[in-house]
Amino acid sequence: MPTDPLPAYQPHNHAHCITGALNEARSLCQSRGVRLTPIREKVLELVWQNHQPIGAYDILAILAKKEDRPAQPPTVYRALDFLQEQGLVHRIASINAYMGCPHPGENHKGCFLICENCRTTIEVDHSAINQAVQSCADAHQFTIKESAIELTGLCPNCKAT
Amino acid sequence: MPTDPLPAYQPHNHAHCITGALNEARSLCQSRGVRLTPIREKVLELVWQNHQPIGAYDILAILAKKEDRPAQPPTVYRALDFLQEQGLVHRIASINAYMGCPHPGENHKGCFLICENCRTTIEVDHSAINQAVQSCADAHQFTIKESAIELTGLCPNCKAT
DNA sequence: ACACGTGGGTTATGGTATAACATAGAACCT
DNA sequence: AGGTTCTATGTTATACCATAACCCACGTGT
Repeated sequence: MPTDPLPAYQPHNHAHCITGALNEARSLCQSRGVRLTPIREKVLELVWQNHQPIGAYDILAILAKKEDRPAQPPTVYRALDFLQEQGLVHRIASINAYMGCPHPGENHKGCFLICENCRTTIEVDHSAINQAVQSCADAHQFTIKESAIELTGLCPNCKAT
Repeated sequence: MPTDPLPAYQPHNHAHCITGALNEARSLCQSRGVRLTPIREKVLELVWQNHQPIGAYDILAILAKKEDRPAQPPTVYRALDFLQEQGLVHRIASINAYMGCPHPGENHKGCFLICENCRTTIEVDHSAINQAVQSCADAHQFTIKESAIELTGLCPNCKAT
């Protein structure tokens, strides 16, 4: 029983994704008493500019174009660190890139489906995977603290062509 | 029902792991008609020197000590690429390191349990995870080509202390 | 005003991986 | 043996990813 395609795989008004993510981030940070500074917000916006993970140096290049005084790597990494701590952004280790999280707040272990052709990446939260992973860890008396589940392949659109 | 601890978590005669892995690699390469050259074999041996993933530049440093003409990065990366193609070695993306594969030949999707304290890492092949992951991909009409499932946390030994 | 904590600027460096071209050596054919 | 081809490795340079260390600016509470 296939689910309906996620928005990321379909044409959609992406401005809604961006503004939604930013609004959610603002209210989340406010409720937690942490500061979503202009730089952090700008980086979050860039991470959300599409549904493909973006590299730290890509963010840096975009910031450099807009500012007269170009930002340096630590600025971007600090913003990304903050956003990750708040669960607003995930790092995709297998491609050294960063993605906006569609459900921040929920403490979830994301699973990523990364299209190797168009790089469109979706985050799915599949409880069956989490359960299987947990029982596997249990069987080896292993305590999971962080999980990276990153599946690379072809998305429906790129398969079709 | 916890399984027995894997050898990697217990004291064991590790020389057996190394020679076993090397012998298996030799016969596998022979049967496939590919060449396990001295460099490739040496790199494989270094990857197997313990049950912790090793970085490419660590391999390089060890090679540099033994040879009068120190090897360069491409030499190591080419050997690692070959070993990965043959399924003899896995790359652990989340820590940029490489691990010997205990069951080469079987076309498996490994799942890694990485201890953040002692770095001991085991590869488990848990069919429930693979099934859950596959059904998740199916639900989104996604075709998996590569999977990286890397769980970081504490191994039984490091939890105990 | 002062101390303190946080965020960001700045410079430098460490760590990971590959491009591009040159050379050497195995394998195969005649 | 000599020639051809393909693969493996040597070599140089560079690209790409991430963080250390130090300093300063600003907001907050006293």
